[in-house]
Amino acid sequence: MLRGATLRVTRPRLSVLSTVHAQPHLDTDSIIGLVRADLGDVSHQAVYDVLRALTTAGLVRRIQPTGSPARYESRVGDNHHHVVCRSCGAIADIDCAVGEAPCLTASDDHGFTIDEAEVIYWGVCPDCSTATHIDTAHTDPPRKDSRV
Amino acid sequence: MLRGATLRVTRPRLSVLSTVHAQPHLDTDSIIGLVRADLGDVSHQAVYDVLRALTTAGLVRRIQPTGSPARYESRVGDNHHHVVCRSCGAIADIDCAVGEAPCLTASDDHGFTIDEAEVIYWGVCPDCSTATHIDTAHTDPPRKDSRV
DNA sequence: GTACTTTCTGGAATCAGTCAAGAAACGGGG
DNA sequence: CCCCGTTTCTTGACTGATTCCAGAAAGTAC
Repeated sequence: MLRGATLRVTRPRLSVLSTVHAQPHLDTDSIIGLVRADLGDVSHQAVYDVLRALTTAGLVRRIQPTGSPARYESRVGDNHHHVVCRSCGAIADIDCAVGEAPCLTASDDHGFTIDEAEVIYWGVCPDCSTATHIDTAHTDPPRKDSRV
Repeated sequence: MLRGATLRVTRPRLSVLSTVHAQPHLDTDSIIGLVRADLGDVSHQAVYDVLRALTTAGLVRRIQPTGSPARYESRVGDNHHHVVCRSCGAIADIDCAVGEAPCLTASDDHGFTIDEAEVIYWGVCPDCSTATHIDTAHTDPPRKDSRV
């Protein structure tokens, strides 16, 4: 898989790749933690480098909802989007109803050559929704501190 | 306008508000610069505070494409989205073709209560498109360093 | 196995934004 | 028009996420 992308096969890369495959939507810190649990000492720099290399090679996808650190997932190539919980930051995948390339038909593209439409749905996940059932409205949403 | 939102009228607020109205999609740094040019010394902290206050009050909207610092615009209330140039970071407004609430019909919402769909189109702006006309394909896109 | 290149280590540095304490400014009541 | 209480601004330190750098180590091709 790495070789297919003309990338050298190293322990950190293998570990990061399998971590991202095992759990989608992990943030960088969590990935560093899991990789270290797997391999022992690995510099954070190495993980950042690996994630960038994998992202560039198209083996993983990087997502970064506003107010959240970068997250990575292994579902690539298909056109799917994400729902983000305003309360706890949980992320889930969404296949857009519109089909292959949703919303790519902008009404007026201002001359831009558009190649991708990125959609982020904002809402509240089932867990948080039931947790704050008594007072659904006035809990000022953290929007940060996300940690899946 | 500020009074309407139960906000005290101060010089920094007036300046920030008119700056954001004058030029949409400015990043925080640029706003600080323009406000200082207008008023003299103003602390960056004040601008951050003002921007947050205005955002919370719904007088301005905050947008933050991946890899770019926060930007602000005065078009609020309507449902519009943005195109971002991969090359120079320029941003333009887009009224989604689907109508009022585009793409809000996710195929499977995983139990989330969705209240907003945020769409960001990625592409290349007319300027960059003509500038790199000779070699349209292999200019590795900076994706950062955006500065409108 | 050896040489060359890419990648990883360790540490410092940057960038965007937040926190905290005290000073200054706003605006309602006298 | 001035005073007072609250909100907002100033100053300056600080955090979190990410990047930059130089040298050491590990992959790969021959």
